[in-house]
Amino acid sequence: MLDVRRLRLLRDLAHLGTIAAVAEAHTYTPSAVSQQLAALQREAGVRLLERAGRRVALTPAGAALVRHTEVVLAALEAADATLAGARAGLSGSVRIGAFPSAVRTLLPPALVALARDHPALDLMVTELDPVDVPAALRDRRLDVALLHDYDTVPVEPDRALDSTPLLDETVYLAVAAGTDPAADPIEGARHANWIVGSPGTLCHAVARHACQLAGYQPTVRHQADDFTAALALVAAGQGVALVPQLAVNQPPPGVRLLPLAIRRRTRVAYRKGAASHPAVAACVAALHATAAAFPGDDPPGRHDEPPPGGPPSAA
Amino acid sequence: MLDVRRLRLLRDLAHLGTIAAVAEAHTYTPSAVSQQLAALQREAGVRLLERAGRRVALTPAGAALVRHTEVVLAALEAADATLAGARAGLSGSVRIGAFPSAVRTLLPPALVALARDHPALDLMVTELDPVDVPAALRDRRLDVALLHDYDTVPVEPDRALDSTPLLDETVYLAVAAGTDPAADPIEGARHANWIVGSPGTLCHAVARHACQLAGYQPTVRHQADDFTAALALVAAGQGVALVPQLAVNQPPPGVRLLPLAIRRRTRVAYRKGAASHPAVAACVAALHATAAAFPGDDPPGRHDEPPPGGPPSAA
DNA sequence: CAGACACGTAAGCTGAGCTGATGCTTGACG
DNA sequence: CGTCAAGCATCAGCTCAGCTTACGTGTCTG
Repeated sequence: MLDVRRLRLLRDLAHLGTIAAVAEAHTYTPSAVSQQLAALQREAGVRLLERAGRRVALTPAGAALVRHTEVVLAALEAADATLAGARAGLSGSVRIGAFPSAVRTLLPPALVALARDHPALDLMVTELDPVDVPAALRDRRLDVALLHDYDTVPVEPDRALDSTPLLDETVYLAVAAGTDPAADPIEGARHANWIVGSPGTLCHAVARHACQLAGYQPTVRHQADDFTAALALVAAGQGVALVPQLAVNQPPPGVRLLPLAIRRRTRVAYRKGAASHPAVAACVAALHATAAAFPGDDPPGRHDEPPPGGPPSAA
Repeated sequence: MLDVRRLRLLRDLAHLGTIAAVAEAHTYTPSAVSQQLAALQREAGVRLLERAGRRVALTPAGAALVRHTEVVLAALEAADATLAGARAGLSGSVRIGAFPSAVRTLLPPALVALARDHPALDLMVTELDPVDVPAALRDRRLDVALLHDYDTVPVEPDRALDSTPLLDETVYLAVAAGTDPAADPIEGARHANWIVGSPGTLCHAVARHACQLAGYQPTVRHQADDFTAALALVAAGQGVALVPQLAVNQPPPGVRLLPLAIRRRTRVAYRKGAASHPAVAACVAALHATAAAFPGDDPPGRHDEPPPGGPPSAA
């Protein structure tokens, strides 16, 4: 019978790419990971890895094994969830990850509701960029996390994760008040200075991608990860910025918001199998309840998946 | 993350009933199993077992955990199967279990075909009664096994196993040549001496059950597990016996066979997830091929499940 | 009401699996 | 083309999880 701990290392290797990274994620030394993977390979009787330059790559057999591993891990997660359900009362800790603007807006009401309904729950919030969410969930540094799904920058679904939709918002181009609106605002901003997120964040990627679709490279003048800061810069005539609806409840004076075709969909993600974990389910439900009260015009027509309970789709 | 080795112990406890039996199945001491289950319970945070007299019983939470465990184990078995598929050529050992009459009739041609087509395969045959098959498969003492499914004595499907149908035979009541056939042969044998299998075997249970349905307890005169022996006794006027079609290709003189409504369905069983194991699949295919050539009038109308490939049903 | 059966606990020992040190190969850079 | 760092593999050594053995406790049986 294959050892699940070793399979987990192989699975993480598939995602992280190097043994060193896997070791770091598990707080092991690379040596330990190397030994365990060698042992796994020995008992598998098939080559699972092969050196590719100075790193290692999975063989087809290794990749196939990883796919099976995802199933095993999801089943174990589900087992854990029913155990948590059997434990009297909702307790334990839930680590929630979210992007900055959600931490400011969406999360506080949800946390208040959760703390009221389940006092034994230890809620821990971590602010992080959506691009880091999948790895954080997989490595069990988080249990629940919010991420985005821009239609312009599609994220491929992660086999280890599930998610349910939360919000569907309009994205605006924030320009200085005096600006004339163009037919296509993005096209109109071809020669403008841009205020974007720092490189490596999703915001940064979305802005660049939107301009790329319009056929140009944006002139980046400022970098601001905080939308309030970005809007202040826009109001100061420093340039234009992409802002989602959630960030602009009350736009500062001196800013004009031009609605774009881009939509930002926010989802709650968790490890596959964890949907039935009562604490995770409570968090997801609380987030849904909070999101319903938010301005995000989440159109009923698209709501094919019922917020809680229904079968979640891959994140 | 729950430890699969411990989950396996819990799963086996659910089937075997006592820690001592689980220990024996794993060639551990009972103490070791007790300690591991205690550890599992500790990390689960829920009572999984409770003393029931001098044994232990699963709590509802424990039973739920066992159900999840079956999924995990099936996924691991499937992983194993794909690895076996990735290993060049068909090799390794397959332990096949079968009831005595199949070992005499059905198995030899299948073994010859398998040895011819896959010389690297180590085939090991074990003769055992169908009642012992599920436990033997679960405990990995066997990989593939034949079992029966009399409609009069229904076996509840085993969550850990899958199976596909092989043969569907008529069961006969063997009586001495001079006997007058009654409308209902079983009813007619109310006052006859019976020749049945030894207690604890499926044959024994089927005979008793058939008589019970007719409203009487059979007078057991002889016990013979071998059908040839039983038929010899019948020919010698020592009593009546139930024999399946497979056992009576050429009935000895002095025996009359009265067809009954009882049917004996033979199935090939294996651990869930092992269906895709190439060696297991080869065995199952070979058995199907052999069975097709046998007199078992397996009616096409009932054959809703295609022999190989189709989704197997629980054993 | 002894005796056997079954589980739990305590103590002690062994090996799986970790760390840390070392060496090899690969790719980047001047 | 030489140098350096990144990354993996291997070896030796140590530690602790988890096994066995021994014994105690509760419970069904003849």
